[in-house]
Amino acid sequence: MSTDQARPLRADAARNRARLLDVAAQVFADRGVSVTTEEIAKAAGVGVGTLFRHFPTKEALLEAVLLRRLETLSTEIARLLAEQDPAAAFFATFTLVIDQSAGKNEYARALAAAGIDVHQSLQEPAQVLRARLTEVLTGAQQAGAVRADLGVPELQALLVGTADMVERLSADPAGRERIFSVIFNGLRPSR
Amino acid sequence: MSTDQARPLRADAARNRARLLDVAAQVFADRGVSVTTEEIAKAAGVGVGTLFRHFPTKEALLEAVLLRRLETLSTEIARLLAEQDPAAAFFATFTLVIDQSAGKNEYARALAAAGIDVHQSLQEPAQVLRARLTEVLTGAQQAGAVRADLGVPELQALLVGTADMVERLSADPAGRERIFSVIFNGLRPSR
Amino acid sequence: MSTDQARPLRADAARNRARLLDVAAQVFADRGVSVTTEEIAKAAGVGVGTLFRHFPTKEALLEAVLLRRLETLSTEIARLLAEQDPAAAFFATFTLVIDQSAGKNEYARALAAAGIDVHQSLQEPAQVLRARLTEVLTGAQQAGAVRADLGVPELQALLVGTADMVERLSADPAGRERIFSVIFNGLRPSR
Amino acid sequence: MSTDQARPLRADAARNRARLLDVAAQVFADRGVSVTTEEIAKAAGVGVGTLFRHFPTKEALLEAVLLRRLETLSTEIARLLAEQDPAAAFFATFTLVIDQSAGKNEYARALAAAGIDVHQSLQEPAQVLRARLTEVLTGAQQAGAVRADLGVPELQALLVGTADMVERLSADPAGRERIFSVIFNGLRPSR
DNA sequence: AATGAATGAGTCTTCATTCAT
DNA sequence: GATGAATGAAGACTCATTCAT
Repeated sequence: MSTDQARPLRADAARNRARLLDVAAQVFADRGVSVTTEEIAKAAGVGVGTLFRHFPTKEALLEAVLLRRLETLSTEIARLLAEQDPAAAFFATFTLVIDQSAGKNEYARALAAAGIDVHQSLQEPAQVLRARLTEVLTGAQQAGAVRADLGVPELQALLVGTADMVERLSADPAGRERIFSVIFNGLRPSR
Repeated sequence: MSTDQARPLRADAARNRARLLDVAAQVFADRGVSVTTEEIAKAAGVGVGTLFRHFPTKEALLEAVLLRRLETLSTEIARLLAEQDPAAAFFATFTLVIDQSAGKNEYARALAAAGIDVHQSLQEPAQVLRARLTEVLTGAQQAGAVRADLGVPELQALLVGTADMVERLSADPAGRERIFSVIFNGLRPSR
Repeated sequence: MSTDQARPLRADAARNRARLLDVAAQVFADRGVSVTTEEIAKAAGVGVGTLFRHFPTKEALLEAVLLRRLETLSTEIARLLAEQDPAAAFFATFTLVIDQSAGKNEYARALAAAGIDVHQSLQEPAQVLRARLTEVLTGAQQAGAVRADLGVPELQALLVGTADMVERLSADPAGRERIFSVIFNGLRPSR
Repeated sequence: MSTDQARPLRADAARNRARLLDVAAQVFADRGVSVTTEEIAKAAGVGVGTLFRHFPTKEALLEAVLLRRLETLSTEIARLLAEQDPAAAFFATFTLVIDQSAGKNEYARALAAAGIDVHQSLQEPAQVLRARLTEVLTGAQQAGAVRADLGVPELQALLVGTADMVERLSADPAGRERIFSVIFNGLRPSR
């Protein structure tokens, strides 16, 4: 339903594909999207040929990585919504997104930027993520926990921007808390 | 003093250098640091050879662009400090940095990130900028306009992150205002 | 005698080998020798592994295809010789070779070129084909139906070249006839 | 007019371009279109970069080679038409095309095949060549030197096919003459 | 035996940098 | 000093061949 394997891959092939996805996510995050396919393959312990067998182009690999991330986020946000009251879910979402983006500075924003110019294959999962964010946001606003004038686009911008801030202060845990404090404070209704 | 030309350039050479800097700033901003040197040279109306005569490597050109930006920021912040009261200067600085970064998303953050891992040649101007930011920040804090628990690193992170947020909402001017509102609100002392 | 199978293949293996040979002949003909082994295998409904089990290299497969073609030609020419008078057999051979090459432009000539630089394994069947061609040619010459100054090498060149001509006019059946007419006319003794 | 240099290349660049064209023509002819760009560049005594500066893709290089050949043929045929009577011009054209194709077996036919599926950029020169061939053919037919039932497509096929035949007999000069004799004989009006 | 996933050398092409004009 | 042609290392991608399942 969410993951779409045309024909069930052989066990080893599936393992390689998953491994490539994991490794690529990490490597893209650590060193930027300009890492060579060769390096990704080596990091995954396979030859380039294998990488290209699973993902026809480098871009397709990047998309697959982003796709998985969007799906993960959607799922986890849904869980937060189910488990907590609206206000708590909102702030938990914030924390979740920011913390998951930590150390992934390169594409964190590409990801969260689910609002803009996403590639074809990401349209739908991006749409799903936006739907989740709409739920969290309006829930928190109705609960009076968040300013009523904000929309989902602003929320997305805030998430990505805050992730960026926190990323820059990664050396200082206390700084991270102060950033959260500023943002959360600013999000509260004016009075 | 700050720019270190061994011997004064011939008039035309100086003009070429300045033009390259301007054009490179624009082109890097518009299309990312991956534009080719050939394209930058063409946009500046010179041959690649000329580009490399003035800047020994592509990276040196990028640094020169960043350097100039850091210097400009420092100068303008100093002016704001001279012209306005501390609190006003603080918020004006915020607006200034964010607006100048608009449309420059690619290296905006690289720039403002004057705090971290800046290349050799940028150490000193980054230091100068930090000094200016220290002035604005402490001034505003002493005036009671900004939370006292923030330091310059947090300010830098906030500036860059906010620029990022605004950049993402570039299509929606009202969204920009709402972001500013959230951030400025969050920056105010707790009570 | 001519095909050298160490031990008799299992029924299914033999079927696969035959199928690969047929399909490869078709595919090489239609799309050139640069088709990938993967595509040939797929067209034959087997995995690449099977292809390589039967033919150790791609080149070996191509050779096997050519080999079979040489053998077929030899056999059919022998039949023509047995069934018709020398002159008729000669022109029938011409038509046969040309028509069998139709649509096989890619390797038609490689095949018919049994005279030149044929790979090791094709030496003997090429020799056999030449022997057949010698029979048809000398028979027709003795019958006074064909110029006496031509040798087998010229005949081979004429066959391949004419096949090429006809191939180029494949869209126009009448053109094909005119080419045959020119060549047959030219082959007749001077007076 | 026929060669289209946008801006006049520097002397050395023009020399390299010409050299690449010459060398590529030779190398493609000798070893097929599958020779690597690296080898062509090396044979021309330049780096690959230079090859790609002059010809944006390998295919563009091949096209340029073919283009030049088509143009040369057209020019030379025009000259033959101007210098000789129709019948002589016809047979001289035949000899010219065949001899120029000698040793160029790989693309000789691609060239002469100016009739079929030629790439965009070759459309017009191919059209020009066809016009020349039309002149030679109809001239010779009106002079009663060549069968009246042949059209330009057949002539093209005959040229390419004959070049092919001669190519195959390259080791035997007398064989070449015999082929010419057969073809020329066959081309004459029936009585 | 058959399968198809894995491999990696080899191919085309790009682009920062050098150098002859 | 300026120019842009030349260079070649490096990168994305292909495909014959091998090998685990």
